[in-house]
Amino acid sequence: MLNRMTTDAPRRGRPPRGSAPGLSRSRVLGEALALVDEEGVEEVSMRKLARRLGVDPMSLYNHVDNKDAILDGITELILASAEFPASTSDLRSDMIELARAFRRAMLEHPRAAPLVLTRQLSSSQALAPTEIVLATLRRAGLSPQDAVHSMRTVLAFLIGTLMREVSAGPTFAAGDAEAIRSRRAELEESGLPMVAEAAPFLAVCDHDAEFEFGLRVLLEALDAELARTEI
Amino acid sequence: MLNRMTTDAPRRGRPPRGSAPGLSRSRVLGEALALVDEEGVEEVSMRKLARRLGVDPMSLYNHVDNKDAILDGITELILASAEFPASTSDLRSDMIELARAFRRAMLEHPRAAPLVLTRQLSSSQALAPTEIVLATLRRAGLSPQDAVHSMRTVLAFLIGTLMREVSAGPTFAAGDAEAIRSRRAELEESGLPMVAEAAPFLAVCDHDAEFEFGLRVLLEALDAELARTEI
DNA sequence: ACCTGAACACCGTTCAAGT
DNA sequence: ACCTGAACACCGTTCAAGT
Repeated sequence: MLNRMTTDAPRRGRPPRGSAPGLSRSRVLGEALALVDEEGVEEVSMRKLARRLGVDPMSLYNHVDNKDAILDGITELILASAEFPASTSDLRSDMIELARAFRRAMLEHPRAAPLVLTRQLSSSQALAPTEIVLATLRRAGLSPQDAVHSMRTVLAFLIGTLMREVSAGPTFAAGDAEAIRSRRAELEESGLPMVAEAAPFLAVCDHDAEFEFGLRVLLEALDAELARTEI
Repeated sequence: MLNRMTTDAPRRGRPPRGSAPGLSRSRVLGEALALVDEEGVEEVSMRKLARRLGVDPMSLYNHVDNKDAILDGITELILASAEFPASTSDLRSDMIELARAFRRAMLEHPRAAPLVLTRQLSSSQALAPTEIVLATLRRAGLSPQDAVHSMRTVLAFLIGTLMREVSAGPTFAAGDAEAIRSRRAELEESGLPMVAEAAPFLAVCDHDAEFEFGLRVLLEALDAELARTEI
């Protein structure tokens, strides 16, 4: 940052140094995602982002509409990074793999994941995963209506589970024994008998196990429900 | 707002007029919730809130630690407003009623609900609903561990469903036929065959039905799962 | 076409000064 | 004990001016 040129005084026109030769929408979004990964969503500002790119804050507006469009762009970037498997002949295992792929994509960007889980986009980028899921469900014989219904139920579970997982932060972290101990003590002294009794289980959360358990139970239930209404 | 006194000039010391005779934590939080209800979470600022209370912005800091504590306070206010039914002898219908009560509380403050669904508080205020749910599950014979597990699975579904419901905004609104028509057209022209085919169902969302369907399916599945592992 | 800087109307919060 | 205002270090965004 020091001694970048012979002078420190900023100039007008084209930037004098190599840090930002060609700004572009994709460079802006990529740097924005990196910023979210490092510092969290609430730390994103146009000015800070511009600083990282070595550019005037206002230059960003040549490539994105506004800050909100940047957050939408991050969402699309993450959705596009998910690698969804093609459908096979087994619906249940297909759905499990689709859900795992979605979860994997979120966990690669835990601080950005709330954006994806919170914003509902209707761009074609954001519809691509929907297309894949619907294709899998339709191929297994579900009607379009049942497919939409099933997708929504599973997605609600995924969103709820992942919101807990990515915003839990240090609490519930697997290794942090000290945090678990103090949380457990806090729950035990809450004065609430059921909470105190269940404190050992409330103080920890095995996210992998919760995810796999809930997903399995839910998919079995949907199977049963669909079998019932098909008769 | 005009002509509040003989002079417009603000003074020091105790406020000269009746608008804010005694500020208090509960008055601050109540007004904050009203502000969120009217304008949304992102419109909350200490300055705007103070203006509504007829008070200097800095006065708020005598009653709350900071802005984040206000948002936490709103969450506790809403959680405390939920009226959870006592448990009966039927676990399934108890859980359904608990879930409905939670949903009702969220839907009374749709713009504030994301705060409740997003922040995980460990204050005793926030633990009260947990105590009630655990008591219901324990009374039905579940072990503390199974109770925590079941509560988490149901809560994940509730959070996901309600996040969709409260942040869906005008899209998916029951009455707005024009919005539905244009959304459907958009989906049909997306170029994605499954999305286009399912457009009539993707363009609408009966939140009541989705909620009841998912909840029923999930609780049945949990019942079956618990019956299985108990053998 | 793209980048820039001043300017506008905001923020949250600290701190010393009032009553 | 509580309220106040100036001040600090920030925001997002518009707009005219540069190259």
